[in-house]
Amino acid sequence: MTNEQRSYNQYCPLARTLDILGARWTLLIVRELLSGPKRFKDLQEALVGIGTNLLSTRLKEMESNDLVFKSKLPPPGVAAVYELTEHGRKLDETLLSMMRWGIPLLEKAKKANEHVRPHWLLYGMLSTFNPSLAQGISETYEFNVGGEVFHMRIHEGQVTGDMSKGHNPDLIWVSDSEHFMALAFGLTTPQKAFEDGAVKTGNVEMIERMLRIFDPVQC
Amino acid sequence: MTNEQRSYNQYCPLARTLDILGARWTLLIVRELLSGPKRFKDLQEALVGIGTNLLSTRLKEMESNDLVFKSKLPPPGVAAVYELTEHGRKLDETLLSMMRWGIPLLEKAKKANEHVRPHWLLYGMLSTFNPSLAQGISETYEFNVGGEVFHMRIHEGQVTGDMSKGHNPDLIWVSDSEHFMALAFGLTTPQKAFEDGAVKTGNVEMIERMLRIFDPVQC
DNA sequence: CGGCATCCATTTTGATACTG
DNA sequence: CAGTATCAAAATGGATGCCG
Repeated sequence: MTNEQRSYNQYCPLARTLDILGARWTLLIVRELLSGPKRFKDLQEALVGIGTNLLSTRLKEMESNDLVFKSKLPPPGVAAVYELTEHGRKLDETLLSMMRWGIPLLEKAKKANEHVRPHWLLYGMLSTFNPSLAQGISETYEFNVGGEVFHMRIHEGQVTGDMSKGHNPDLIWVSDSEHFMALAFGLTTPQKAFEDGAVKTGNVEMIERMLRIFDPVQC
Repeated sequence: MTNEQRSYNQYCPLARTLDILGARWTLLIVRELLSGPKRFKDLQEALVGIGTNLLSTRLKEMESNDLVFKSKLPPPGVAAVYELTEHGRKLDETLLSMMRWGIPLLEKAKKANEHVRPHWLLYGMLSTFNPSLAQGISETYEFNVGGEVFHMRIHEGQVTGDMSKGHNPDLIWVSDSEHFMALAFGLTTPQKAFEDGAVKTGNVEMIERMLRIFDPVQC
């Protein structure tokens, strides 16, 4: 058959987790599926370099490990999609933790020829959410970065976010990835971003508050 | 030379993290070093199957990625040891999160010929710490499992733990791995464990409280 | 075209032998 | 003990072919 599933063979919660998640690409597939069901093609395009055969193999492994399942979207657009199971969705806490650790590695600079997708950055920002600074705030932010729409809603000290429009967002941000990163990493000021027209709805104070609640620079 | 460092080449906090941690064995090495500096031999013995060449390669990669550094223990016992850097120690949150996800995978049953080290289980337990149930409790538990000594100290809603004896522990538990797991997974009762003599210091109520604060069954 | 399966060159890993 | 050297086996990347 395909994979002999090389196991660490250790009775340890970490080792058992790595037996399932440790193979190359697996966690990046989970990352992609965190923002909703995706077609084979979508995954292939987001995961530059994976090769169709390996993607296919991984998805099957993940299916048999109860991380994803295959379903069909209802019309219009009847397409087979891959979706996270409930078990798989429970990995969000772990992935956010890994993202938080990885943010300083971005070093405020994108290497030449490195790939970027706006939702990677938006998830990174989400991972820096600071509940204690969000107490008493109830706001919705909508980001349109490089054409990808994402929103975050802060309510009762918690945040939720996904790739969709927000309901009556208090802040609407529109820019490309570069300008978004510049703001997130403090390379530009909210005032300048506002003057540049990146803010379609909302004001400078709102961006400043948002940046306090999500602060990658502190990571 | 040796390693061409296969990178995902993505400007994403998760991908950058996986570029550093994604290789086989790396996270298990971090796990071992979380409980203090270790010699090459100690690591090799804990990581059954790694092969000395690969362990050597990994440690060098981890050194150049600022995860570990090599140091010498002071006399007596002047030995070269590997130690986590501060950067490396920041991975504890992520590893605990992965352990928490992995606990249900243990399924209350150890497979035949699977390896176990008591500190793996103790870290697993540590990962299930529930701060809200620890409010107002100030206690120290000492575990001697299969000859390995570990302690956890609960204070001001937080827990700390490592592989050493506790200071004036309120509870002292002594058993082998099997009996410890049976307690942790609810396959035996605190009362029975007490009658079996696993509790050297402390009483049944203390075990019950401890099991509420650390509850793998809830994971 | 979406969703794979096959083939093959290149890397990575595992196992063992060997050295300071 | 602390590694290095060597080599076979497995996993991966990339191209290509197939089939509804």
